[in-house]
Amino acid sequence: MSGNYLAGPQGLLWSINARAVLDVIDREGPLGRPEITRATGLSKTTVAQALRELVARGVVEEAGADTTRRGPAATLYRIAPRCALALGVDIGHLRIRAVLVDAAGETLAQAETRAPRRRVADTAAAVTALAAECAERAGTGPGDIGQAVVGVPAVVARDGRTVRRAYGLPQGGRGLAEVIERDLSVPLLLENDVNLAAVAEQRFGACAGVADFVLLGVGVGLGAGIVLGGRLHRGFAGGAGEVGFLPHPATELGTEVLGARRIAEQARQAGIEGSPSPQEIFESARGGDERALAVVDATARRIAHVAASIALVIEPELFVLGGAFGASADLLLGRIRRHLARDAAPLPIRIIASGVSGDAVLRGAAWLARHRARERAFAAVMGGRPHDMTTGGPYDTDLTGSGKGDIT
Amino acid sequence: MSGNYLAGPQGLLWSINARAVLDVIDREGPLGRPEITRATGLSKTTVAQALRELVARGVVEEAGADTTRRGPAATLYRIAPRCALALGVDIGHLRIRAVLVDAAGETLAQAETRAPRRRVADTAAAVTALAAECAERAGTGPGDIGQAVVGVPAVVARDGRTVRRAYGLPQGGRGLAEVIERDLSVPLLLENDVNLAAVAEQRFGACAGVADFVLLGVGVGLGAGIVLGGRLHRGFAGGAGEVGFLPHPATELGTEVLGARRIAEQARQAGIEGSPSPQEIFESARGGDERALAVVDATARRIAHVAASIALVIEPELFVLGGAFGASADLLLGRIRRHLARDAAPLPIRIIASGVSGDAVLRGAAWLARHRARERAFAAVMGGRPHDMTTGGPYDTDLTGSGKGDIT
DNA sequence: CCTTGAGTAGGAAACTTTCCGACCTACTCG
DNA sequence: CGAGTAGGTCGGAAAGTTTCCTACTCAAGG
Repeated sequence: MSGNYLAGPQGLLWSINARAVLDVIDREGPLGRPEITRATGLSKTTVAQALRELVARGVVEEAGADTTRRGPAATLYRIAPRCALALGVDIGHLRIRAVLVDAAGETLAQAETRAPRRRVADTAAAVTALAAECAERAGTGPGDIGQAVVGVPAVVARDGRTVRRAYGLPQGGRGLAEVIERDLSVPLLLENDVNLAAVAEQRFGACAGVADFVLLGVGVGLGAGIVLGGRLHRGFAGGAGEVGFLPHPATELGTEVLGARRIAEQARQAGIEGSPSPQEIFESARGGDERALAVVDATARRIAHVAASIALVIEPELFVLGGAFGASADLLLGRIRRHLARDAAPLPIRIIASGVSGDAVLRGAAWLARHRARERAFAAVMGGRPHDMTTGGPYDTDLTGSGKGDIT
Repeated sequence: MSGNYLAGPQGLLWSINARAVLDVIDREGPLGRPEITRATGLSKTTVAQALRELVARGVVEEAGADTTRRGPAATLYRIAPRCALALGVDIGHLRIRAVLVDAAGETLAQAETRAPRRRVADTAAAVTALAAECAERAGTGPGDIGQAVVGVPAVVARDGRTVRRAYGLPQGGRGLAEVIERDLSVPLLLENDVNLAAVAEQRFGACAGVADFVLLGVGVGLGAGIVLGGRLHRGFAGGAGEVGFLPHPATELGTEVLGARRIAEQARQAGIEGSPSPQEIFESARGGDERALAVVDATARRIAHVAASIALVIEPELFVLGGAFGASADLLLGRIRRHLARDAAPLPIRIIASGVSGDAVLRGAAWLARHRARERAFAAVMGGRPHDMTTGGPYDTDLTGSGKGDIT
């Protein structure tokens, strides 16, 4: 029933302990040997041995000396930044952004361009061009990138390649992954943009220690990035979080509850003329325009409705308002909370504003790419030994796997 | 970020390997040494040593000989059935059932009684009496029970003790866990009944290999048992799956979509007189009664509506129809599927009938109790060595823990 | 019917890997 | 100059593996 045996020869111990050393360094930045010894509980000798090996294999390097204490200076160790380069890409409706980061998370280069409208091949070409540009600026070749993660406004299957319901991609994004990977020859993963925003929220934003939360991303449509037990929940075919189609009393079945289009419609109904953009409507509302405020309130109401529905299904600890409208959290949050309180939801619902600055999708993509690139590099190092721990265990990074956990 | 270091001395290897041996025996029934050797990849010597220790510690025992092959008979090993006794209890609206199982899952004794209506103390007393009765019939004392799991028709917090919104328990079930545990002095866990039905479905029913599924339990109310990644998803405060309150066009906010009460109401509206029970209505429908069929269809429609909403949030692989109405799957399933098809849900939704025979809640409770009792027994055996793997890793059985997985 | 050989189970001894504790040296700040 | 710290080395302990050996059973052949 339980899955992985994880039995092995003594060499397994080396894997385990080296991995522990690696993790401590990874988590707590440059560290001296005595601290690593304390943190891992291993003996000085073992830590020294492990570090020697890890340095020899290129995933750890010395990083100066710690002279704060008296006595001889302790040499510090850190993850070698260049052991894993990662590319994050955000394919939005208007523009495509890319960022190249190293294993430490430092930004090495950024680039952006307008999003092509016609052909998938153009989109793919734009991505590879951005990757090449970033790589050149960082002084490496595109082939040195260990992992690329591309955020797309679409439902992505768990294989990270197949794309469905792509509203904002030419030709529905068919074959996008294949074309990019052929030209770039870098391990590639597509991922839903809202999911990546949720990752960013978890890593850089307001949900650092929260195991279960939902990011509500409002933009052209409404989507939810769902994190359960600290992991993204993608659903059987990647369709989890497509909450834009949740039934709403005032909406026909099969149409979206919320999104740029619906807001425009509501603006028309409210008597606003000139079909302004959502951003403009929110601007007017901030200025005190009654009709714009009515639209804002209707929007808040629908968000509250969706949040309540989600809460009844999975009861997350927290909702976060992100996406294009996340910037309007000042207008929306209070109203959403009022609607939630008024409708007397059976559960208390906490909702806050996004804590991520900048392009959340891009940052999430970069984080995920870095994580995978690094995991790959670490696994390669561990793989030199007979057994390793890279699958099934707590270090499992298989995003596409069946996820057949066994424990209830 | 990553949590558990899992570094350790050589003794750790013993834990790992012994655990691997234990798992193989656990999963594949009585096994000879050569097969264990093959399955774990360990050497003959190590397996022999581990088995010697495990037998000495009482969690494994010899189970005859395998004479199928030629040569000397291989002694078979199995988990010692008596190393962990577990009690499953189902507190229903009408009756309380209990079953005592051993570590192998064999039923040792069963008992049941009427559910008290007035005081929680009576309910608790009934449970302890059933436990004592089972223990006596099995020839042990109640104190030998390693774990008890009690299914209740209520929202249970993740600590397995605090009860909220208990429709079917006296005094809202307050203090139930404390009173039972005081009288019984056995580790106790309360659990939502629908969740336990989902566990049963996963272990004995139609969802054996399915990582993500939702059990729809229709009874007095409507609840969902949600299994994601093979694990029960309980929600932040145990309130996940309270889908009975999902908004429905034809229902006021804050009232339940479905349940015995609503069916009665619909029966009234359909012109059925004499306020028959749901069971009776379904019986009439099977007989061809038009008005009863209308009620059935309305029920199916609402179930379809709820399933569609859930699917948009978490997109499970499969829905299973269980609970009191699971028996009426023959009437409901086709109609539910028709409604789903008609409303053109954005996602394909698979829904099937429960595959569990007997009392699913009771069986789920027994399974979970057995799992935890056994895990506890195993952990105790492993604990004799300096390090063990019982927390954080793939063997984590902490149902109440924070679940702060790190990998996205 | 007996003999013999091949395949299997179980065990013991020698070797290898790995980790730990203890001891030692060198360095630096007070 | 001394106490406290960093880093290295050596021997011992623990665990697993390989190799060799014995004993047992089935099946084929004389």
